[in-house]
Amino acid sequence: MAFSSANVSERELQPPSLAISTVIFALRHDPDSGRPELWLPLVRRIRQPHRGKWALPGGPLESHESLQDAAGRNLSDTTGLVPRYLEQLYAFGGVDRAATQRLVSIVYWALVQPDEAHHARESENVRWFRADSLEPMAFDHNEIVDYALWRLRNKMAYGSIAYHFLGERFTLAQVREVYEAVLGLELDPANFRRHLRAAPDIAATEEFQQGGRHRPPRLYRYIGSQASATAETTADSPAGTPAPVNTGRNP
Amino acid sequence: MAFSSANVSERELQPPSLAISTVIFALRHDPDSGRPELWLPLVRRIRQPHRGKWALPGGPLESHESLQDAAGRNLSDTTGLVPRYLEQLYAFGGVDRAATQRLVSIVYWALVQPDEAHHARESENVRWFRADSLEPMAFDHNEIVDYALWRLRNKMAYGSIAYHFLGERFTLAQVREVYEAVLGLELDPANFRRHLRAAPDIAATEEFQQGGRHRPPRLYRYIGSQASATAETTADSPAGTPAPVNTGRNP
DNA sequence: ATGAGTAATAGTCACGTCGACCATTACTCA
DNA sequence: TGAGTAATGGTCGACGTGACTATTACTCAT
Repeated sequence: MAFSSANVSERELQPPSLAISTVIFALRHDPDSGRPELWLPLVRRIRQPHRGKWALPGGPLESHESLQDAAGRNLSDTTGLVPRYLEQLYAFGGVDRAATQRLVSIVYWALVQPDEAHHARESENVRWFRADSLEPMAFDHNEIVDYALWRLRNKMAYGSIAYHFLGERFTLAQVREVYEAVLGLELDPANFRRHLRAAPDIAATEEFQQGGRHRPPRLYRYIGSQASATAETTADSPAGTPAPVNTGRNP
Repeated sequence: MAFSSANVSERELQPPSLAISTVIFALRHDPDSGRPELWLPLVRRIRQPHRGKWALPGGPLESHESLQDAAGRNLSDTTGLVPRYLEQLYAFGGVDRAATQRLVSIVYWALVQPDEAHHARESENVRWFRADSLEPMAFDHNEIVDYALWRLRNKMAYGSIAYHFLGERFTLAQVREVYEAVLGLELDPANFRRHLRAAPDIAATEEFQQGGRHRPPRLYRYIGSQASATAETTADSPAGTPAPVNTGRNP
């Protein structure tokens, strides 16, 4: 094939290529049920290998930017959104990941706000998909998404990350719906409520959400893990640095 | 300086260099107290930059090996030991990590068996240090070790990893000493015992350790997380794959 | 206005986990 | 043979959590 620029022995001599990719999660509300579902944007490959297949947004590392900046850049390039949460996922470097070259991908994962904006951003080569039921993607990107999903669910279950899917003010029921959508289970409202009220990182406001056909729920807001350095117990980040957007990590 | 081969504009044009490094932990018994302490091996840099300083073992990625294989290789090259546990830590890629070039390091961390062998392996350019109280190292390696320590302690507290420091048979008190050494706290023997006996991944043997000046303790052995796929809850690895040496990871 | 419908909110109860703590056992050594 | 030591066994109370019931405060249809 014409695009194959390196044969095996040439490949031995070249240094591995380095790319940054990002798994971007957002919630979209199902128009029928109104329940949130997990979606992510993919880009269509316009060159070989895997031309025409869908792939994670990504690209090379520019010389002036940190790894995290590169991930944030290809996030906003493809979605037009600002990441609410961005964290390194894993470095994938199997010998045969890419047919034409030795390729090492450092993958980040992100949460973004659901927004109408990304509708506008969809195009011939950028499309959003439901996080479950993904068709076969380019390279090993299905495995990468699976791992990102695993990590998201893990962080969701043990860390305090769900709020990054939500806006400034939210009801406890909205938080519960996020958990239910991501973890795929049903939670008892009363118990979940008790759990959240014990959490140190959200605070009640004096506002209530009007408009429902029931008792109006109180609105809460997220207050980072301020106060005591509670060192997110199961987080995947260095000492007390939960590594939100452009913070800490990446020395 | 003579070694500085790239000026700023040249640097812009070159792709980032990729290196693999490994933080290797082992326990050594203090000759006085008999208690285990956490040690790690470093190598002395024999070229610029940071010539003469101590650094994590590492090197470039060979074209035929996976990331994990590369980490395992520079582990056995420097210590002569076989890793009991090996897992990716993080990819460090800050813009100014290395003075002479843009350098991205994918760092692994490992646990190895305490052994007399590593004494023999020490040399002018390889030496073991106590994991606390490390002198300033080359590059950002102090930060990397700090992060590795954080991760080790986290995994120790939530995962089942302590056994990889120990041999085939061990007493519950030895496990407790590992926890105490790594986490830096004291644990109640009776409660810790109850905790471990509930754990599914160790099994009692019919052997007892003789020689102490007290009731002989029963010996136990580690049985991977076999049986039901208990999916280590807080592990940092893909679905149900706790990623021991050369397993799973690295697609 | 009035009752049905709905979800938010409050509270109770049983159970399992965990830290603190005490008691007993089985070794060695002087 | 008794002292010393750590392994082992057990109890108690505080606390977190799932299951479950009750009450409150809205909207909407009649």
